Amino acid sequence: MVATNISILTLPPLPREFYQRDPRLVSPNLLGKLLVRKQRKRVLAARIVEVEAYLGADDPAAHSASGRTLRNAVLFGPPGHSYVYFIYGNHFCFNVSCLPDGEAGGVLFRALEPLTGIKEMAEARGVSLNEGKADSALRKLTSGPGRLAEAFGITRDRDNAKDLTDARSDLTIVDDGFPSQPIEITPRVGITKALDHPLRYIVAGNKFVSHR
DNA sequence: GAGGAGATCGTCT
DNA sequence: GACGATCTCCTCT
Repeated sequence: MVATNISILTLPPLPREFYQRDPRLVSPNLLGKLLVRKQRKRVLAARIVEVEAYLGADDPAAHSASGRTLRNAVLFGPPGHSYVYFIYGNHFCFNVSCLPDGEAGGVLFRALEPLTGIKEMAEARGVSLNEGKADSALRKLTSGPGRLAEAFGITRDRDNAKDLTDARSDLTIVDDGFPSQPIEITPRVGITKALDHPLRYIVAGNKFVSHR
């Protein structure tokens, strides 16, 4: 059921065409896929269980709503690239750009289910897995946008504008053939505008989904 | 278990 | 100069 490190490395990244669509179509299709980080010694991999769609000029909650700036340029660029930004003075958030070159849109990764490289993720997060409550310690690794970025070592300097469809990239998204699960759609989290838009997509009942 | 406040800084006005 | 697609810690119940 869980793919080994070696087989994960043989899986091709999702192609650019996958991302060259409306974020509302990309989002549910990303659920169940794997985020893969190739490190020197180890491979980090986790299943995507929660994402949010952010649209272009029509979406007041999106960074791209007020037009193209230096920061959000990736959202306006070709699809399949990582958009990483720094928020609240503490955290990085990880997105992937969608829609054809010139149109703004993206998907925010909100929660993952850790599969391999769990020890490395725990170290990166400063979380001890040897506590009695192994279940809740595991949840602390990647259940939240800032958390998963820290677990995967994702930073703006290192990863912004990276091509996730390039097999040579150290950060990719792959399909390991995991069967699709029931999906729930809810309003987005942590925003103050466009609260009525149901654009948050989660794997129903998955315990790694961030709460609120 | 729930709720509130502080931390902390890049980006845009 | 204000604010934000968050997290953690602390307090109260």
